[in-house]
Amino acid sequence: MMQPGHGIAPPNIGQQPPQQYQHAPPQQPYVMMPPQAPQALWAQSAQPPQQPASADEVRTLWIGDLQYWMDENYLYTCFGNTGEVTSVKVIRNKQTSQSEGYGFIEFNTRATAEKVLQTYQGTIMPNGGQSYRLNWATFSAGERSSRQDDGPDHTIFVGDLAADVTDYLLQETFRARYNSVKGAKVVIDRLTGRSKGYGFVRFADEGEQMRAMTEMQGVLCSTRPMRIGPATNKNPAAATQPKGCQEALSSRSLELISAEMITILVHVLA
DNA sequence: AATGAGCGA
Repeated sequence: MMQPGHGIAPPNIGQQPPQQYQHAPPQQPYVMMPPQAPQALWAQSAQPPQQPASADEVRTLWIGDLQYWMDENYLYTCFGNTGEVTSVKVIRNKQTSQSEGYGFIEFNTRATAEKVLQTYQGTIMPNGGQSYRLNWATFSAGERSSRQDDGPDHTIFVGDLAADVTDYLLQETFRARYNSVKGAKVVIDRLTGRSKGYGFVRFADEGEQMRAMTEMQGVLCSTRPMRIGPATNKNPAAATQPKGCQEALSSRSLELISAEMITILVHVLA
């Protein structure tokens, strides 16, 4: 396991108050270039110098859970010390120019991107109080939130999380007992960058999911006992929900409506 | 306290 601190380490910039960002006028999305590679130099070369490898080689990382004030400048502050950032971009709403809370960081080489992914993942963002949420950019709207396509996810809800619980800790807490754990996510408040105190754990195996629902109830994670619940599934395709539920609800509603209609009819006809 | 703002001209 690679530790931050050697190799490419996340910078530890001072406690810069985010206030300076909050009143910044809305601006068009832009791509910030590192000073090492000014636009003027690029314009002179016949070929774009930043395409040394095959075009299909992914050298871009996706970053999520960004707070509203975290702009391109901020991202460059975070990753510029690698000296290998070719562009950073925060995705914004077309009308309001407000950040959508995610962005992209492109690097010189895939190797650099990979190293950054390994060293930064889970470490604390400058000023943020939250950990980086990084992943490979996919370039396709398709398989987005599925890191592994080996079948459906079986997800549980985990509440009562202490403020310091990270994705990694949550994941490892469950992986210690269940080897089909695919991942864990602590939900972050975008306004504060802090944990909302709950999260989700995904299992590949449905049996382990069900076991965890009872076995992990009240088990300590960091400093607090966890509270496990069923997750309302985000993507219905992988849902494990019993099919009878919806139909039962529907027919029950129909019954109620029918009964009410009869009452109304009785009154109308009376 | 309480069920995920997730892939770009």
